[in-house]
Amino acid sequence: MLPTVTTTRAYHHGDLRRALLDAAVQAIGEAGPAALSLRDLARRAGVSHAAPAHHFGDKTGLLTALAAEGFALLADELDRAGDDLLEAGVAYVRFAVAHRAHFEVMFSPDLHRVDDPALVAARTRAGAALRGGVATVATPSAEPERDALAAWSIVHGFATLWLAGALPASVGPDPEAAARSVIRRLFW
Amino acid sequence: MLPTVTTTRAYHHGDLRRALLDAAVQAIGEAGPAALSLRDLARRAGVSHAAPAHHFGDKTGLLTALAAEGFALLADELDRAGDDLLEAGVAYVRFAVAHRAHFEVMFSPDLHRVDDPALVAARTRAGAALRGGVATVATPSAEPERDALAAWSIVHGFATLWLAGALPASVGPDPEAAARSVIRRLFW
DNA sequence: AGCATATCTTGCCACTGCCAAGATGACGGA
DNA sequence: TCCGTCATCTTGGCAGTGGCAAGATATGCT
Repeated sequence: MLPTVTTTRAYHHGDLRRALLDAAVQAIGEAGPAALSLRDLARRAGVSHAAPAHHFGDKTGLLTALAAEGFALLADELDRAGDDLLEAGVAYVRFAVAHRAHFEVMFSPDLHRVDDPALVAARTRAGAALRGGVATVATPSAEPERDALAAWSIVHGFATLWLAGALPASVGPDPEAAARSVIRRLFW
Repeated sequence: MLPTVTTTRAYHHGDLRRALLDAAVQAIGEAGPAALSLRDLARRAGVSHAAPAHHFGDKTGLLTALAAEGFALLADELDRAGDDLLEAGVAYVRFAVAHRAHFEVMFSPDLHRVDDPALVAARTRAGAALRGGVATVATPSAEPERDALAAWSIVHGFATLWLAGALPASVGPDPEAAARSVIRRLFW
């Protein structure tokens, strides 16, 4: 037997933090956040069972980092969508479907530390991006706060129901198209 | 020492199944579904650690029963709200806030068995009740399917965001009032 | 009364999260 | 170049958990 030098990359991993976050995304995608196991992530990354603790402290720390990363990604997506409310809403849904693991952890306060500084910063940035997209609604209403909340609710609800598999098959296979149709209901 | 006959009710519990479900609701309310422990529920109910298995098989079985109970309760609430879309929506939000443990499990397919017969039956009944409330919308639209999905999305999204603590303080302390305002946005 | 069955208990194993202690490698200063 | 310091990772251990098997106890039916 040759020593397994080429595959193990003994000790220093390179970027174990990144690898663990990626493994977490994959594992959550397979079985949901509740079934997540730090030891399983360690095995996927090829490190010992206690290695994750060094980077994230504990399980909650890892999920907090994942949530923060999620809000940063969401903020990027919303910025990219620009000022159009419809497109911002579609981008919100697209993000939820494309990054379901992030999305689920982001809105599960029991799974992460809601007052973590990095998380707060990312969440604030995403909130600003969201408000930016909603601000320039086609018909300026008398109650912009209410309108913003309605817009957020409808896209968040659609995304959540889609991810939960709660929607009937008649909605069709394309979440973006269905979301676009639903969001348009806000304008008539 | 007197024998602890009065308190222990040795062996047969009376209605352990009910007691475990109630304990689960309380435990989930305290720390979320991910932190739920069957052994903890057994302790709360004053029985041995393996007692729950007899009634629910495994942890997923217990959560499946909880989800089914939740859909039945939701169907009751929606039926009570009648045909008014606005009131049905408010009832949906009220249910989510009042039965947050049920609600979280109901829409977390990773936590329960989605094809459980009792669950499917309860979910179907709740779906019918929901469609009933949405059917008689004030201004009959050309796309009732789309309108129903929009209504469900907006109330579900608002409820989810409220439960996640994601909404800003400016929304106010009363979820029903805020929901009423948001839902009205659908009618203009 | 007696037996079948539902209900609950005890004991066990594999797994998990977390902690403590030690080993290993990377990096910068003499 | 060598050495010390520090971040990174490993090994080992403990308590808690889910699930299984086997046994104990109560209930209800005949």
